Amino acid sequence: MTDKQIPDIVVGRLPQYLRSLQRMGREGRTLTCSQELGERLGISAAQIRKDLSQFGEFGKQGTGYQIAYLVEQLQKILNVDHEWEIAVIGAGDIGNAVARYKGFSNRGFRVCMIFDINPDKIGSQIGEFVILDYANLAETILAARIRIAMITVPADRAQEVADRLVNAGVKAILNYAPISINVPEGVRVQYIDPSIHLQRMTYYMDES
Amino acid sequence: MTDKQIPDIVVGRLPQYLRSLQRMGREGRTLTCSQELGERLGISAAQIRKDLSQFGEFGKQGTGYQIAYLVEQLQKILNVDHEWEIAVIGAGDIGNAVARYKGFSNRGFRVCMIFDINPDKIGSQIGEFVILDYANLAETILAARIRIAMITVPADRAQEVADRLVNAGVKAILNYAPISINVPEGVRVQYIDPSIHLQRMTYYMDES
DNA sequence: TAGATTGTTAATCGATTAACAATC
DNA sequence: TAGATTGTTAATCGATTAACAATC
Repeated sequence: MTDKQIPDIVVGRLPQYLRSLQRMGREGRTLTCSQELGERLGISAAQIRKDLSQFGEFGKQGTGYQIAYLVEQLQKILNVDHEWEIAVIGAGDIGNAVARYKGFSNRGFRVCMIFDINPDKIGSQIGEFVILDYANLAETILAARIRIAMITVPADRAQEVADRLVNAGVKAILNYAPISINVPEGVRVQYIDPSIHLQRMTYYMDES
Repeated sequence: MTDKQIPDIVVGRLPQYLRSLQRMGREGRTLTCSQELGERLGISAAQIRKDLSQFGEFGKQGTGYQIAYLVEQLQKILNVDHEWEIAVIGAGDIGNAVARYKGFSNRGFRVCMIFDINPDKIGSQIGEFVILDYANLAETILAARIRIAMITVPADRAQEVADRLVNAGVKAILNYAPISINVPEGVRVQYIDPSIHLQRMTYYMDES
């Protein structure tokens, strides 16, 4: 079987499956089935089976899926069967929160450094980290071979930061700044902008 | 024209259009066209024209779109031509960051209260807010007629908080806890989970 | 006018669902 | 065995794109 192209929309659902399955595991569950997983996630059972079948046969007819095994397989597929180190750029409130965030462990990530441009912040402490000088961004990230970064600077600095990160070899950027950024082919960007999510909901709401 | 059903995937792109257009406006621009907007967002020009045409005719052949006018129209469509008040539940690092977040203004939102269950936190200050007692959540939210809330509590408390919010009349929830929550018909949930976004990128990355 | 760009249609492309044989 | 659930196929459904007449 030559690796057929997996649609990105399928890739986007795998982390949701993984998260739910890990939770079931923590709840002491051993087995699940496509129907139950679908109900938890609001996704049809057929969809889940189809998505998973793109990568192999992970279940058993009449039984369902062994949670621990499927978690392990999904972790391999998503390349989170080891931990990625992450650099955070911008030590404001958001940078602070993500640097201290406990939710990355067991999900394949670990924040390992945080940068800021403000001399008053550089050298001071956030959780276990000393805030590093943004001026040394490229060399520090290159030396540590970091491939993933989060941008938590104001919108008007985000593109410049992204350019520097790309130069430092970063291949994946999670951008908390509310602006679209351009990166070359081969570098990926994802966005977190709460206003975008909120507007997607207010569309359906009558003015209060 | 009877209101045809607008696909949710189209609704999901409108906030992106709006955000880009607002930025162009701030950059002093007056006019744009579907091609330019598309390039900024990585969306085809045809897609943008098609999406917008679902709601009316906002452009001019040969000219493009008047930015200020289109911004205004999109704000009306998305119901953000006025400000929604938001309650934040959970005064940890994330709750703190969103409560102090400057990025809601001009996007249609304003955080107006924050709750916590921890007696040591209740009564203390975050930015301009006094942390309120989670015990009084329902009555406080009802009295203020708040329809939107953000959940920034640990995952194992998120469902319980959501249930309470729904009882208090909340219709839209932005959930920062890394867990799927169930809400009744008529209530909307959106999720922010950085690990999900990151895993969607590591899928494409070779192990470092 | 000539050039540019919209709004819209029809064609293409892709994703989801329903159904069921296989099988545990 | 009988019941349950997978993996997969074919059918349906929906979204995107290409193309162009309309028109500014």
